[in-house]
Amino acid sequence: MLPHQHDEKAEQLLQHIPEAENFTLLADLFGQLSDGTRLRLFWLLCHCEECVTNLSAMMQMSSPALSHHLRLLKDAGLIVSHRCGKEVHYRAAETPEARTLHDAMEALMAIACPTADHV
Amino acid sequence: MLPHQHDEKAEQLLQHIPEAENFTLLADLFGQLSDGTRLRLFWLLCHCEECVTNLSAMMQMSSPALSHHLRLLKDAGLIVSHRCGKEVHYRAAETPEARTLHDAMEALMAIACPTADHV
DNA sequence: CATTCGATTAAACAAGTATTTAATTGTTTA
DNA sequence: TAAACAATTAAATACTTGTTTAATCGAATG
Repeated sequence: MLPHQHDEKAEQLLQHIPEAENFTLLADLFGQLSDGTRLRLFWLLCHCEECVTNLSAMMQMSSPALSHHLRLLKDAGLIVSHRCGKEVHYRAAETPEARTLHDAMEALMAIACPTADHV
Repeated sequence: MLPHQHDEKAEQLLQHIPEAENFTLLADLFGQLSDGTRLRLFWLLCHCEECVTNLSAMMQMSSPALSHHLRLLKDAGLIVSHRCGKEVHYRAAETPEARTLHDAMEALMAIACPTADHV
């Protein structure tokens, strides 16, 4: 029972709210895109497959820093990698999670950044 | 020109990539949902309008902590508030941004947490 | 097989973020 | 107008997180 009673809707809602762990799980996914650098990186990997050296140049950042972000995205299951000679190539994972987040990103880009270039 | 030339796609991509500021803007939005507590709070406010006292009880957390998260969500434009006597009521904003994020949240919940209760 | 190139790991540091406790502001009512 | 209730603010603390520098690992080539 809630302290104030102005709406039975809220009371019923409490019966059907997903477990806190589920929100934590989702929050971790959103957390992957909560950094501008990593979001831009994920966007790139949704549109092309590339090696770390090229990604480093495209992102204009050091490879250790990039490696750190690549590992986070990979651990979260949003990107995949495979070795190709000396290089390691990365691209977005083909999973419902990755697709949903990519779609959300593009939708928000269109809404919040109407002047942004689109591919 | 990129250090390695294995794909012209990446070169072309660089011409059309949105400004870094745009990614920062979006990352800040995703950042709002990158905390389990705040994500659950936003979910609640997408499904009901409530005062801080009741939200405090529903979330099982102190009102100062809650106030902090409410301010962040409000500053980001994802929720709105109005005073109602002694109370202040909060609910999700009716904007394309809030709706898009809510949709993404529900989609991810269905994908990543198939056993979760749904409203 | 030593060298070079590409990528990752580790340690250190800097910056940002969530929660607590205590104090403060605003609104109603006795 | 004083007391009680609702919400916010401030200061302090603990915890995460991103970047840098240096060192290490793996694969290919001379």
